[in-house]
Amino acid sequence: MNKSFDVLSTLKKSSLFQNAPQNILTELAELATVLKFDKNQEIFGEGEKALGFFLVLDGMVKIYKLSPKGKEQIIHILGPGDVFAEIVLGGAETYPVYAQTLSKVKLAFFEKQKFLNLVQRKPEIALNLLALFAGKLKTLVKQIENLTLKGAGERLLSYLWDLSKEGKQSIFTLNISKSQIALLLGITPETLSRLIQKFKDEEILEIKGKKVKLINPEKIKNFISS
Amino acid sequence: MNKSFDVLSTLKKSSLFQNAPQNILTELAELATVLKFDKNQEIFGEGEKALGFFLVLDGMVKIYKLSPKGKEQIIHILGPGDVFAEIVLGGAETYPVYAQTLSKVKLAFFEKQKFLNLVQRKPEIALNLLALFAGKLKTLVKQIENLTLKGAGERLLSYLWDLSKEGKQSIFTLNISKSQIALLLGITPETLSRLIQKFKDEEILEIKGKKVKLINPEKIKNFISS
DNA sequence: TTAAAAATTTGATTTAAATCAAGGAAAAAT
DNA sequence: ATTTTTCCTTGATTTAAATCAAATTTTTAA
Repeated sequence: MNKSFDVLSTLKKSSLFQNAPQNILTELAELATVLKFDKNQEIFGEGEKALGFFLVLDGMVKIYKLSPKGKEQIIHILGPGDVFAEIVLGGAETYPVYAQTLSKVKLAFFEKQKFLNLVQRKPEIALNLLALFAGKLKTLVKQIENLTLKGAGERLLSYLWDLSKEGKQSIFTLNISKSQIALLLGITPETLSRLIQKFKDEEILEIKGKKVKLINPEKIKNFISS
Repeated sequence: MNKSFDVLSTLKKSSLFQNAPQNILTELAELATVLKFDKNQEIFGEGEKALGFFLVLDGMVKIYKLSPKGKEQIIHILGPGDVFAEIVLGGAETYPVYAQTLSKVKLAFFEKQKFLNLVQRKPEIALNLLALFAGKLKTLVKQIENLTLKGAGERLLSYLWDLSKEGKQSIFTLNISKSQIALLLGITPETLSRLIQKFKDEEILEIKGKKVKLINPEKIKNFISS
């Protein structure tokens, strides 16, 4: 069947299940429901009843918080192979954040109880889950570090540095719009625009549309860790 | 033996183990090493080899990040019953943060592999672990929300509101110094001082030393959720 | 108890980034 | 292909909070 194949191939690539044996992967694929979304659709809202968690099969998703005044802070940007809303497995009754698509998206949905039953029968998955949670914890702590201990410029360079795989890939393409990057970095689009201009003037990097070129990776490396 | 008794009573109170059966609690207590620290001692530093995790038996501990310039952001403040560095159970090789005591402290240390062996033998603990991780994730997301979507004043009131148990306890005592609160809220001591003065003038609260009195809980509630 | 050190408060000034405003470029829809 | 809408850029101004500086209070230690 086409569905199982689709899900299976992404399951294997996902960090959560990549080392799982074939029989478990097949069970997981059977267990999953495939969901399709258009661009800019809400997947779930904060406070909504949490029924299960998701694996991104295709497209980009953002996880974010809204202030009462409508200001948005992106917590995570997710792509193929990434898992989100896994917090339900820790007993959360409602989603504590918003989730929205940034493109056409295909998701695998895992109903909480069904998945936990599988974990009970195959406890070795629990270790994968712990690793997944630990990874998210580390990401969030890094996010706090970036937002509180770094200035806007440093945050931007740090973000681009990560996208370039620590400078190994000095030319690459942004996978989300600049306004979304601003929301992730906790700055306004205006500030982002000005920073890009400044770094261009300083001949540190070049950005044309979504194409990025790091001209002086050494300078960037120094700047983000000093 | 005195040691086992000490550890056991706190284990029962901790959210991680509170619902565990007696036999597991006893095993856990046997497995733990009790460590004692003076005030302002480093427990571990960022990048240090992660050998296990900790349960606070007595005293206060802070988990924090440092910028290259020495600026500090507190991630968590922990007291009796709280667990920290649990990230090692997800496979982390090094601690990603600093941990330091804020008072005389007694800790139970659980060596990673010993603990994981116990989890293997008693997989029901894994669910507790997932809940622990999920709780931390939620706390960190809330921290990001506070730091990015709220102003300094709102963050302070939000913090005090939580200490007052959502206003149920309008008189209470701060368990850490004001300068540490400032580091947690991501502001300077000067700003904290001025905010307290302002809220006094507005007759919203009174703070004398470590004694806090919320004069107008309704106003606070409104302020932090509007 | 008193001296020394540390933490807190208050004042003056600076600064990083937000906001407000408008024009230009790119993307999407017709 | 052209219009419409959304996104991005640039400029002028404001603002929240940081920094710098110094006095005062609290805590710790001799």
